[in-house]
Amino acid sequence: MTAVPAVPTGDVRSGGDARARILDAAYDLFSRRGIRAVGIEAIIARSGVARMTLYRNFASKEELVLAFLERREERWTREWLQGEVARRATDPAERLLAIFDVFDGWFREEDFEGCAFINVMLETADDHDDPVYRASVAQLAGIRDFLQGLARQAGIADPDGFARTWHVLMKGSIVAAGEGDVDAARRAQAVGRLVLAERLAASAPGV
Amino acid sequence: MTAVPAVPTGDVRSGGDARARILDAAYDLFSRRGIRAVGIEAIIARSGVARMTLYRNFASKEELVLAFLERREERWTREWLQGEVARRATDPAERLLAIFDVFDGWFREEDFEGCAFINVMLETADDHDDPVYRASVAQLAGIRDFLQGLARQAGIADPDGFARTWHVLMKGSIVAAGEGDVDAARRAQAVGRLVLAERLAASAPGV
DNA sequence: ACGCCGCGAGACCGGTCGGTCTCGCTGCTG
DNA sequence: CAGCAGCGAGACCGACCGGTCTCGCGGCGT
Repeated sequence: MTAVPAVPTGDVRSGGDARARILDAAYDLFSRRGIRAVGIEAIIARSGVARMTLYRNFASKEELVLAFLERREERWTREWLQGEVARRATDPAERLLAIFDVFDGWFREEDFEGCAFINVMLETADDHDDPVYRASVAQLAGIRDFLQGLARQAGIADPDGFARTWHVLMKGSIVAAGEGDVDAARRAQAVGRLVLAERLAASAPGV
Repeated sequence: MTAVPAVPTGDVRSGGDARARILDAAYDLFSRRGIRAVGIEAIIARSGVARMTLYRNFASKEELVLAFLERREERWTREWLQGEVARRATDPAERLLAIFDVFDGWFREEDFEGCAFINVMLETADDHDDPVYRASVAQLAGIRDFLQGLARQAGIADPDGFARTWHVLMKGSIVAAGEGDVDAARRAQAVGRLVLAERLAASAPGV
């Protein structure tokens, strides 16, 4: 992202370059415990990296957080969510519903960590100019882009409005899961079916 | 709540007792900026109270947070949310929908602070044994009790399941509002109407 | 073979955290 | 009138925060 070589010249015993190890450690810690609760100390301890190595790769904790959010998008949004959804269905409307099947498994994981974008967004919501707040909001909007694409493919009118509504169901179920409601995805999916039936009927070709 | 006299013997120039001023300051700061981001320093500064006065009234920051959550329930859940809903409708199903009318005004406030229970819950979600986590979860459950009562009055089957579903809509819209979606309450209400129509039809007397 | 450079380790910085303790004042109560 | 209790102010504590800087080592390219 900066002048730092993407693949440094050398070695590194544990098989990955230092920047990657730092990002991996930050990913785990930030995902599970939030931004503010995780100090630099914990990240260097987990990554087994020297303090200055971290600061040679990331100018500040804020930049590390920003890099974490991008990583989270790659891994969670794209590889995991979109990947799983694509694997489970092909019809766009069925893919929309499949989101909650994927969530259902997620909510049942013993160490369910919640949505990092929501967590970070709420942690920084008191300052809307904070680059971290803006980045987390942008990542959430990116998820809506995915929903919007599916809505469009499904022939739903007002794909943006639909995506925002669908996202309300997703976010609501994630928060409910954070409270311990393991069935939140099923509930949201049932509501989703209702919404989908109505929207599909509204924009159906005059059968 | 403890042995501290509810109304101390004496004076106090600014007209309220010290404990109340501390709690008021904590309420404003915790509501808007979260728990972890607000230090004791900020609370004593805003309340104009001495450090030791705070610690004579609250054993620790954690106890102050716990007291804040109770205060939030009194003011936000009961006085504000339940009060406003009762003021706007009498029919239980209409009251359920009125929640989102109340939210609509709330989301449009310039200094929208979000739901403190959700924020605190997510801030402490990495430790489910944390008393603060448990308290925030309990407050959210208290909101569901209110929903459940309305569902029962409306003759809806499985009031607990309904309340959990309705709460998903509420929480989802609150998070969406935190992102900046000012119309989130309207979206959630439209979905709510669908859910309500279905549930009411399911449990309707055979008309 | 040499020099360089990224690296790990860890001392160090000012600032802030939650929490304790000592003052000196003031106003109520016996 | 005397004493006591609650208060504001602020010094102080150890711990930790994010961030800087200096070492000494070791693998690499020249």
